[in-house]
Amino acid sequence: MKIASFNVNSIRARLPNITDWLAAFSPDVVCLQEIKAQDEQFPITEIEAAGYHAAVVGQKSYNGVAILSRTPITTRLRALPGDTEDEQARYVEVETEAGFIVGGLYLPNGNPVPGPKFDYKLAWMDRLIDHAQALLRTEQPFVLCGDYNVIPTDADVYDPRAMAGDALGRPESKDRFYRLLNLGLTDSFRVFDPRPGQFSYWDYQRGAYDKDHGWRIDFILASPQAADRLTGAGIDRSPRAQEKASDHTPVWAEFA
DNA sequence: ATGGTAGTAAAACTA
Repeated sequence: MKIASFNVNSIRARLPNITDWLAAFSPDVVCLQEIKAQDEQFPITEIEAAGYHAAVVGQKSYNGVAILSRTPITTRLRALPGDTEDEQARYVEVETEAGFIVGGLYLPNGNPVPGPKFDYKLAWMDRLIDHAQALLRTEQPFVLCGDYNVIPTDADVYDPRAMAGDALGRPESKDRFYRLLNLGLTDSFRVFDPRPGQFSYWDYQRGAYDKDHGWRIDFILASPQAADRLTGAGIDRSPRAQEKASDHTPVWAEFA
């Protein structure tokens, strides 16, 4: 089972790129972030024509997440538990017919630091840690996939010093990411690839992609029961080189 | 220190 995560930066502006990639890569499950569409604006006809079921949590203009699956899925959650006041569309969770739980997340960016957006990011990460603990107690295999908006280590960014004060590189953000891993979750990519400088995001500005000035901020974190079945993981750079590309490229992991 | 790009949606906000 191939599971992928792709921050598409608008599903409507990116639809040909996305359907081309679905046909070429053929993931079984894909978590999408920043679809930037309300539920009724989601191109469900085209996605179904591509062979996928969809669970969509949309929002006007910003954010928005979805999970696509080749086989039917049951929606478990349409928001991250822990704050009923939180209206931002950043979390969706489904279960496959095989009993595999997939959480798709778009973690808040958090800039500028300090400020209410950074506070929201840290509170959101605390909620994610709590929810991961709840999922671990189910003892079902699960993955938490998405755009984490955190640069975990200096190996995951072209210029660590430039990002040290940014919300993505701040110690408060990293600490919470490590706490998540230390619950027993596995960064799928790092099981197979120890090389520094492997990125999943390149800014649109300053020719960042051509200069390979990127960050690795998209992750597929696997629970112990899921990690036992890991057979591969990687970053598919090809969509980022296309015309009208997203600023992110898909990451993937394969489970037996 | 500034501004460089992209998307949404209609001027400013988010990233």
